[in-house]
Amino acid sequence: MTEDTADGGQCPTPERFTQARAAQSMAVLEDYAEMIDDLAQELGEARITDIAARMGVTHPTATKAVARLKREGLAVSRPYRGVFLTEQGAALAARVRMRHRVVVDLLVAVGVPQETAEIDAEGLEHHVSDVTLKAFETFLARR
Amino acid sequence: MTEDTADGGQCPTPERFTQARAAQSMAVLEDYAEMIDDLAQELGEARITDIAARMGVTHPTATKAVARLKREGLAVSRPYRGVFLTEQGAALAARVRMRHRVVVDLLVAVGVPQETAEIDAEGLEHHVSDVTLKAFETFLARR
DNA sequence: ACAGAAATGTAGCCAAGGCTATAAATCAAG
DNA sequence: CTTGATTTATAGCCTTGGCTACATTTCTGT
Ligand SMILES: [Mn+2]
Ligand SMILES: [Mn+2]
Ligand SMILES: [Mn+2]
Ligand SMILES: [Mn+2]
Repeated sequence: MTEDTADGGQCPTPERFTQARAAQSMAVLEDYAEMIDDLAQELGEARITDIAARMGVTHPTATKAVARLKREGLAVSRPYRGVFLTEQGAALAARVRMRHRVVVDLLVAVGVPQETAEIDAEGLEHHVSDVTLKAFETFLARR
Repeated sequence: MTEDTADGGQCPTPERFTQARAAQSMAVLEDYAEMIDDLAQELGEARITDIAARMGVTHPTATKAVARLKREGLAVSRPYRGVFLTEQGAALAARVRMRHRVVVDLLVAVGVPQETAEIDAEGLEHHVSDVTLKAFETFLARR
């Protein structure tokens, strides 16, 4: 017998919420890392002003986010200069970009309009586990 | 010509992030509303202790969340008594439960293990737009 | 070279959502 | 009816991620 909660398995367990909160705490880091990587490719470097504009926030908010990235070892920067990802930050950006793309592709594959897929993916991407991502890739390869 | 950003459409627009942040600000409200509804069905009423235990937080945290629910007109309660959803709160809970179920079903349909689907859905559900939800339902009906 | 514009930094405010510690109320036995 | 256990409330702290206002630095055009 594998049932010790005495319900059909539909009762949400606290760990689910804990897990969702943990994923959420990574979301901002992930989006900024990806954006900095985007800007580095497009413009050579990521300036605070550009980061803020693209993230849809004011520049002090972007500065704070970058401070957190630096604290977590994902980025480096010197005062009044651009922001650059560390190796670790670049690796995160790459993973996030890949996940984003797979999520969008899956949404489109099941019938979601491209525009909507792009918008929803921006939130969804942070809650797709490795197992789910792999399932998405397999589904996309086989369909 | 519909292209004024001069890129292939892969450049994230600030509105995407703004939208994701808006969705996130509803997430806690949605999860608590659904949980209170669960407890009301199972036990007749939702007590703070039970809410906290199931959400995986301490009871002061649950109290604060309930305070916000009350402030937003989604729940009512009197001191030292259970928490009850308003009509509006119950409607939200119903929508959220439905969305959660559809998300899990879709994940399973594309090959995600049930256990993983349940865990990931807890975060994903808050970022699925109405358009995407409809697409999921259509996909599930047709497959 | 310098002045004005633009970018960046910084201080300080707010709300949300975590927490611990402590007080008060309710409930359950005896 | 009391009393001890449980539940709930409240105060206060922390971090995060928004914001505005203002100071400082860098860049740019003449
Ligand atoms: Mn995102
Ligand atoms: Mn993304
Ligand atoms: Mn949820
Ligand atoms: Mn849910």
